[in-house]
Amino acid sequence: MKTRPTARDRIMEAAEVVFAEKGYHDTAMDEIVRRTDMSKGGLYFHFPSKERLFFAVMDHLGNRLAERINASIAQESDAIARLEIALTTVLESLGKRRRLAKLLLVQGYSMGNAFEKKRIETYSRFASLIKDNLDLAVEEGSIPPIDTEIVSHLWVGAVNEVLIRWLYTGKPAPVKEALPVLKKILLRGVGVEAKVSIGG
Amino acid sequence: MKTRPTARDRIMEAAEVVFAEKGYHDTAMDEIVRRTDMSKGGLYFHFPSKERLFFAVMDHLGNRLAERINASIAQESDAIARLEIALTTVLESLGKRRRLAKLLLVQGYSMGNAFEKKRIETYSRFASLIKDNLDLAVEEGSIPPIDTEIVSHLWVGAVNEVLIRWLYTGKPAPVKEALPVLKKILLRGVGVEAKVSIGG
DNA sequence: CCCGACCGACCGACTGGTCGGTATGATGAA
DNA sequence: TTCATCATACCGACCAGTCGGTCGGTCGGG
Repeated sequence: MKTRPTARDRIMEAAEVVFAEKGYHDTAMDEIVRRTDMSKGGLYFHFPSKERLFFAVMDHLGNRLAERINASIAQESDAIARLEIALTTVLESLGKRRRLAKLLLVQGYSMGNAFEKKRIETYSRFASLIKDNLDLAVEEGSIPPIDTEIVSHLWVGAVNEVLIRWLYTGKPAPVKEALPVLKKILLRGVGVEAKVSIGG
Repeated sequence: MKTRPTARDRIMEAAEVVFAEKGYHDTAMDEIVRRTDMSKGGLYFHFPSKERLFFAVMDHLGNRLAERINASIAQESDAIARLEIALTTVLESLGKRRRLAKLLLVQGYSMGNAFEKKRIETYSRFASLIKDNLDLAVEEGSIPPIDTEIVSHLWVGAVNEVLIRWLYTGKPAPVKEALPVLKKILLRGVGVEAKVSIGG
């Protein structure tokens, strides 16, 4: 089905690069246009506004990440293993794509209040993915009952911050190095006893 | 000892309100001026630029929070108790000052990349506060050895996200309700066995 | 000859920062 | 006491650059 990328896709690719580098406000539509083989009018034929273009890019990236997580999760049946592999997937995926990480985790905010809704949407989505598996783990009896709603956000926040620190300071290099600690602390936090882990 | 607040302070107060409400980029200097009994020229006599004004406000708030934490921490000697009370103080302080929380945690992002440095600075400060006490706890033997560098950022991220979720969705109301869960999960994560906690 | 896709010069709203000017009070010489 | 002088604090109309978005027009295929 895929021939040459559609104009829409080409625009989004260019937008992704510039938005990630400069953030929302410091990005001029003219710059995105410059990176495209298209004119401003042409771009505006495909996207009605800067805001919508930005959202489209964010959605796209969010979807890709979510898909990757879901794919990796699907290979495991027990909840704890799923949680572990989800953490791994996020750290690996974003760890090897600095630009995407920055856009997804940081630049999104740069819109100001208009972004509030999207940010809730995006983060909640990943939080509920975690929540589902925490709930499952509780049902399975692998971990004691907890407030999975809050804990899932706690996890998202924890991972988010570790990634942001890496984005800004470069430490740890590579981020993946933080994975064992992250797993150990988060899992122990919900009551999983230490054990020999499977993946590095 | 309180006379009339200095012009500088009056400007910062006005700025705080507007920045918190609209975020950096969507705030016009003219609006801050409007909220002051001062003219634009007068404002620019005290602050050289919008950016500097914003940073001044952020620093001020950061300091206040840090002071409050330090004061509460000083009352405890054992490291675990300090960590607990630090968590409590943050949740309470920001929980009862939504506006400040929003400004401190969210609104800076709309500055774009200029905010990077300040964000590292601010978050690292709180992270190392946590790190110090985690290190202490390890020394004391209250918890097993861990990578306190990463874990401290994990904590900051966790608390940050819980607060942001509250800012955006209002849940839990009040945020303080998340405190027991936060304490329990984070402390258990670093290896503190469950016990009867003192504070609610 | 119509229409979707695209072009790019242009518009106008907005905003950070400036600058010539003013009010007030301190200083100090006559 | 008085008045010239000067610095500080403050005023607000104005400017110049920026940028999202528009619109009249082009063009090729069906």
